[in-house]
Amino acid sequence: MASRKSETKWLNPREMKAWRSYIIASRRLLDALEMDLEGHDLSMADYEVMAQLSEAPGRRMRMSELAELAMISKSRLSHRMKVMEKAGWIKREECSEDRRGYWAVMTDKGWKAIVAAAPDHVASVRKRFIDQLSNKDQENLTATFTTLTEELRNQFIEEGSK
Amino acid sequence: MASRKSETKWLNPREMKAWRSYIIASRRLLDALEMDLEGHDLSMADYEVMAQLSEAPGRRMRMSELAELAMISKSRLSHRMKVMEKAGWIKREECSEDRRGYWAVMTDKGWKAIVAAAPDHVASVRKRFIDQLSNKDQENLTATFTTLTEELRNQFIEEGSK
DNA sequence: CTGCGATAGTTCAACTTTCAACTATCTCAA
DNA sequence: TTGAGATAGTTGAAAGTTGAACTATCGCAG
Repeated sequence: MASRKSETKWLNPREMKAWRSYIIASRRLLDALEMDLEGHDLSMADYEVMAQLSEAPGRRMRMSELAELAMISKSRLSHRMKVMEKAGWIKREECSEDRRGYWAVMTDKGWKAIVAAAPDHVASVRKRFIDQLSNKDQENLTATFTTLTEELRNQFIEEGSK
Repeated sequence: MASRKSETKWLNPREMKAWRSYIIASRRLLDALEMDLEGHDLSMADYEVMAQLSEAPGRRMRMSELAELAMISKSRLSHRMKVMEKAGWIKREECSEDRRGYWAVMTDKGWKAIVAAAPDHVASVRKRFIDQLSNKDQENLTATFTTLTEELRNQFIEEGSK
């Protein structure tokens, strides 16, 4: 990472406060959101998988695409899908266009589960996060974090090609 | 969570953008920071434990206090400490004032490990996060997330006493 | 004193995540 | 047309995390 020779540029107080406040609030926020979802037998990650799948045309999606959208590894998705399949929330169908692949298909039961969870999750996101921010806060935050996502993607691409 | 009777107040576009940009950037950011630490055989959680311990008087701290500062459960800390003890980074000492308790004590080897990791971690936090933000961004962010932490703590206390 | 509820910390079992290995299929250049 | 490398997805084992149960000690009300 840092060159062995260059002196470390430590964080100054303003930077340190920004970093610590962000990381601490985020840990607490994420913990709270996870807890709020427990009643629906969902983790945030599983919720994200289900939400993405529910919005796909025909409520079906290829495993790889789903993994990418939900930002989890294919292996992890595979394991979670096994659990969700056992719960009757999704099933897998062979893909005729590409016979290596499968469709993840949301069942009626899965649809009902996500439809039941969504209002509570949104209320939770509101209470824990959105309603604590002014409109201006929200706009600043969108600007900052949108830029950040782009920058991180650029860094990722750059580093991948080294 | 939400009352069954009240209509769900879905997120409007401004709110949705704020929430999604935050959650997506955060996932990417945290992933990047974890990857950057891999070379030092540390997760972010372990780094936090070591960093807190390194700053304690005598580089020693009671397990419970350490768990609280590092924001992990006592059970999890106990498991991680077993691993770090095996790595020779910490040792545990009985506590004479309170014989139920133990001191987590950082060894020389542990100190060397955290001193080696810290500059790289700071460089990583800079590159992935802090240096992407203007001074104004940093100040906004500190204000927003400091308030958020307080509010989440209040919610936690309130809900705990119900 | 005593004994009961709280606290410190560990442990076990269940569950989740990761990582590398593996099968099967696809793509496409020679 | 074939075969090498890429891609889709799963699997198994190892490592990490959780939550409840457990041991031991503490502190204090009666």
